[in-house]
Amino acid sequence: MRTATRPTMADVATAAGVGIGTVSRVVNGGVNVSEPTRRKVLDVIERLGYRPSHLGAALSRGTPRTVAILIPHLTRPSAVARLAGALAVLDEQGYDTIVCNVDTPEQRDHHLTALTARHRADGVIIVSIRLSRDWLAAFRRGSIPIVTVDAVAAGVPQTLIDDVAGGRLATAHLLSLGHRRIGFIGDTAARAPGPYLGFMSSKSRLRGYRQELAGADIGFDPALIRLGPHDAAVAAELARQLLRLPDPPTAVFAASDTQAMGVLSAAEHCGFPVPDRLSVVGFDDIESTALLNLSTVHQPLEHSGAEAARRLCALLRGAKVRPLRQQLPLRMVQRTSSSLLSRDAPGGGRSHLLPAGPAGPAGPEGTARPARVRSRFSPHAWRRIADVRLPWRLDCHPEGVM
Amino acid sequence: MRTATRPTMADVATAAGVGIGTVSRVVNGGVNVSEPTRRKVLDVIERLGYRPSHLGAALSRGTPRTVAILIPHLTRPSAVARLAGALAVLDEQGYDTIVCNVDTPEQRDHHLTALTARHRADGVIIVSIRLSRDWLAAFRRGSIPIVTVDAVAAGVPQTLIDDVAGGRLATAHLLSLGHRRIGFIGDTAARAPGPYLGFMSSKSRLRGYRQELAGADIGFDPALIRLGPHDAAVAAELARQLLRLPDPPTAVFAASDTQAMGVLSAAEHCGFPVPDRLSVVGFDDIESTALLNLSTVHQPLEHSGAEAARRLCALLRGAKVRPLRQQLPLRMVQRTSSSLLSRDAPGGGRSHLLPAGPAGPAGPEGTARPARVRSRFSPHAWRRIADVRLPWRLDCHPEGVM
DNA sequence: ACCCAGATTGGAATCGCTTCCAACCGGGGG
DNA sequence: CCCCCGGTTGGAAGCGATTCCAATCTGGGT
Repeated sequence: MRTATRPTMADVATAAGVGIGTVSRVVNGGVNVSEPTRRKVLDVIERLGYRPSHLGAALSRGTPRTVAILIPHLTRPSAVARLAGALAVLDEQGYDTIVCNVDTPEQRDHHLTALTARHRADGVIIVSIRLSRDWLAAFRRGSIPIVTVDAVAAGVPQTLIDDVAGGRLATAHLLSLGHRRIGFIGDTAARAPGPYLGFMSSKSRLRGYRQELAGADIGFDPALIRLGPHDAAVAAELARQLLRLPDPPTAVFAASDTQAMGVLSAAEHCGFPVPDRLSVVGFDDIESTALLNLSTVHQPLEHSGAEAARRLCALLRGAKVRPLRQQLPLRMVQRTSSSLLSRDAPGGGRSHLLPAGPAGPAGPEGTARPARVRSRFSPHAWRRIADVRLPWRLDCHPEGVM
Repeated sequence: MRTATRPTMADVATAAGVGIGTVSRVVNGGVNVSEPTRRKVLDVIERLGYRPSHLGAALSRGTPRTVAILIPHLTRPSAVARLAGALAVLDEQGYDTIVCNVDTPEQRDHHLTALTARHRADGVIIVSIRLSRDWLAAFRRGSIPIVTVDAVAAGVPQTLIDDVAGGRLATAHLLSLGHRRIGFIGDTAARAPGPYLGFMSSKSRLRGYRQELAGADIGFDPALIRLGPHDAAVAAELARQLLRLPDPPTAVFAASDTQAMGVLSAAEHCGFPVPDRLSVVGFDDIESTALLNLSTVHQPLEHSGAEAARRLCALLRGAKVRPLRQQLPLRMVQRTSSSLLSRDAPGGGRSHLLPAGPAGPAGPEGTARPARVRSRFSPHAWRRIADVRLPWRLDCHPEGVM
């Protein structure tokens, strides 16, 4: 008869008439074990229904083989993309991934507290959160490696984009189309009453916008700047305010695609056909922008998560990571939401939602050899690039991609 | 001088001149410890920078206090919403959550294998995946509680919606608007050569569609049914096929909002103004549908994740969960992408993207009292138990949560 | 017959905590 | 003055692997 509890390695050893060391060897790849012994042990394992204990192994080994990712506003498409990128790599590398969503500073600290404990995570990926000196010290004291994405941190490997340059890219694009009155819609770090996590990217993109305007000798008009909580509906309202101005902008640069979608909606609402009377440019190039034909600044979101994960894994292997600050390339992706400024404002209302064909969100990435998230695990990501040839066949399953 | 390794409980005990039992007691809420002792121990802990080992505690305790969630196609908005709902609850209940994304059957089995090991996860939430009898048995043998969302499984607590009813809801809506030729666009379970995970919901929604048509005495026209991989661009192409038919449908029901977005795009592309010449109805009511003014069948996505998590937690506390099959309510949300069938097909092109106001994704949930995910994070309830001022411990496990 | 390197094996020591039980302490009641 | 009880404490015994290192077993060389 069986014991009520699940069998342990010792049980297997006894039942097989061997030592626990031997069982351990068999379980872990069976090196240095004679074939007969191996077979015998395997049999017993099967018969007893033995499953190794993750905890036992982890404690003994001294590492949980787990990585945590701390990521704010998980539901935003950009966060999801990063998470997916990181997961694919971590999975492939054999790490469990514990996901910590953060919406408030308290939640952030709560998770950081947990993650700086011993043996909780081998390493941590921190997304879009700027850690205080104290937290950095806490990780260092616990010798828990960390990497960041979209956030700077002294002495920590970081995967970033140049938001200022991105802001310039978008603005330059609009300027090149002849626009002179360009609105900006972005996040405010409004702390009251909502949560305040202090994201910086919107601010930096605004900086880029101003720089580029200045470079073109266009005066900065504060009336064209609207900031609000990161939300499409809010952005729509802000855009409406801009469009109701006596001298409304002919183009709007939104600090994120989500906000740009709000702008599109507001334009529709206010009778400003896009792009004929209003050009719109977003930022991020999230999945849905392709369908909406939104011109946008592409940033390699999924790739950033994957890259951070890879760098963390390197750290965990004890390797050095160079350079500390990894900058990912940006690229302006023009679709049909932005066009040449036309002097005559046609009321017709030709919509920008035109070639709704197989437009994946932006083609192959630009200069810096994006090093596609390789993993066999993300057909989604591939579909994008693989210029979507319709149905059923487009789907590569790059098993053995190296 | 200090040892190179991080201090353990024994180190603290020694340094404080007490036994390890006492240190343990102090760390875990300080019951049955005299105030002076407690203070002394706390001091030493602070001085040594002691942090407890998650693994040590977990192994000793016999449970990792971790829950896993197995979820396919993590990047889809519907998956994200469910994940977020589950995370919020698990977080609050003090569980770590390890997230397993699944895009292929191999990946599914890989993760299932890991999750059925001992001491990996206390319980597992399984989303949209129908487990084979063998896997169910594996979980049972390991006495690892599981719950499912959007998937049936014998003897397992499941949180579902009635997809057939949903299909009928959408179809009935279109019928009530006078439509008679209604197209359907959904997922195919096309297994070759891509991944095949066998989701059922699209099929069930199609069933509902057919039932409703039959109920209205409308013959079923196979030409109006198009199936393809779940993807907006694919859906767009399928919709284009429908619209190019000699006798195109006046309305299309898409099995998901993502696909509906593709349909919208195709309509635009083919010059079928929505809703004037084509009504479109989606399914899910994901975030972005509100902005697009897409009529859709609302299902409580986030809530379903939260509810599943809650039920799993109940299971983990040893409670019974009733009823086994929990059915969440659906609701037709009419926006402006669907309207009365108009005999005259106006070429004007009034767009459906109208009142783009602050329209959150559908109002409060219908009948069943949605039970909002309560406080995403509420660390403080328990603290009064033990006014512990451990430097790291801002929170704790609601031991005796009822 | 003897010796030795190399291949297998066995199992004690460890990892860091929780738990349980025995031991100890101080004081009110008998 | 002794007993008993509740409040504190100390620390041994697990929890279930991994990892050594020593012991045993080969077979080939001398």
